[in-house]
Amino acid sequence: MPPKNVDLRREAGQRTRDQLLTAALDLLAERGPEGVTLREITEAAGANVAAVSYHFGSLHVLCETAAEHALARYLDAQHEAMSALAPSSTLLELAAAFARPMVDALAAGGHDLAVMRTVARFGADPPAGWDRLDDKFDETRRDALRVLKAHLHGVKERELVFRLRCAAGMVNWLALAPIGAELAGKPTKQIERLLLPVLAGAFRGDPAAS
Amino acid sequence: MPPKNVDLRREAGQRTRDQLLTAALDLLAERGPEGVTLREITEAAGANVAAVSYHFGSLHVLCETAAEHALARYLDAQHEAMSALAPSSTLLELAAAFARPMVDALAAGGHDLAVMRTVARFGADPPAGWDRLDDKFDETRRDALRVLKAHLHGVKERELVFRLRCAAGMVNWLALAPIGAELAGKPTKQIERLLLPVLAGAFRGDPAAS
DNA sequence: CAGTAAATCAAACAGCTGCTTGAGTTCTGA
DNA sequence: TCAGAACTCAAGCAGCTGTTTGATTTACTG
Repeated sequence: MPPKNVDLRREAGQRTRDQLLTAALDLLAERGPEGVTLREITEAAGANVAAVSYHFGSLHVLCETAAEHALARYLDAQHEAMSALAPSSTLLELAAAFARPMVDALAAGGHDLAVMRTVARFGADPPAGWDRLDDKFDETRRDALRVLKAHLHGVKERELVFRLRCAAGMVNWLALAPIGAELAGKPTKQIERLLLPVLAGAFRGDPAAS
Repeated sequence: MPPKNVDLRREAGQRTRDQLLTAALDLLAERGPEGVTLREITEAAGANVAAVSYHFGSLHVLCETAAEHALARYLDAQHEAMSALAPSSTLLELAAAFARPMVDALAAGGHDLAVMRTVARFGADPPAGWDRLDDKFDETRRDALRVLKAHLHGVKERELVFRLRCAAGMVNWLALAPIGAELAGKPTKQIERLLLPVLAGAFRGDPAAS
């Protein structure tokens, strides 16, 4: 018999940890960061209340970890869409890649969109100690700046970065506000036809301005 | 002696009511909707805890009323700025008027900006029964549409409305996210030089799109 | 077969939550 | 002058909050 290289106890612990994380993310998506309770999470995860303290230290840490994972997945999806861009790509193509994860979530609606709400909330004011995500932010920013610079020679990099963050705000807003709820479930093409021109226009800026 | 046309008791009641409202708005701005407590508000307002139930029925109603007042003030300021627009106004002028209240709050920073955070939060998902504000939303929308239609003949009204709401999202995002905090306290002109081209570009959309 | 570490569990903890109660004060109006 | 309305107040309510404790079960190891 081959030697068992797994410890069933640790394996079980990892499973409850994962179940707690997904339960926490689900409830965060439903009720928002301040509306989740320890007992709701543990009940949904089929775990004991003490499991949270045991595995994460506190409810606060559990929620932040769950949100951080979701935000990381979001940034990864965005980076994957944008890494296919070339400097010769149009601003409309840049907008499409930039908004891809949110557009997909809008088209899917339901739970995916609810998770995006959590991502947007925590993206609005990221807790201290999420430096691990800084690299991911930098990645998408580099990809985007390469395209922007190719189209907007006269604009300072500082302004281009600002436009990117405005675009991120606009996209995130769709996850938070009623306007996004109205789009939920619509076909991807329809959402893109509405959203991408606005996004690309924001990137381009106004020609009348200096 | 002339007849007293004021009831000192009702006058005192009105004063506590106002103090509760301002205290509630202050704490909402500081801690967010879920972070305020009955006792904090009453202590800040110099009132008894029972005063909230007596005057408003519940803490929930008090907070919603306070936020509604703040949002109403915001919409009034925006409408005032936009009512001066003519159909011949440029998209950049439209952007300036549209963003005026938020730009002012950003330039002022501190408490004014914190209040804007509350306005943005409640604007993201307005509680049921804020129909009183629908008129104010319609006002600014009409003003904006008049200018937009003059510049963008080929674009359907449905899309123009969408762009307006995207612009609102972008502006509100500045009150919520770190990007806004970075702008806080900067001179108005500098904030406008960054923001208005993006806003106007979003209004105009991308020429390559349809 | 011990010995031990990991994980789970029920129960209880102190603290805070929003809200109510009933008595008390202040002022009005006839 | 006095009945009653408008308001304030201290005290207390039941309920929920996150967290801890000590015992118990589970599974690996020498």
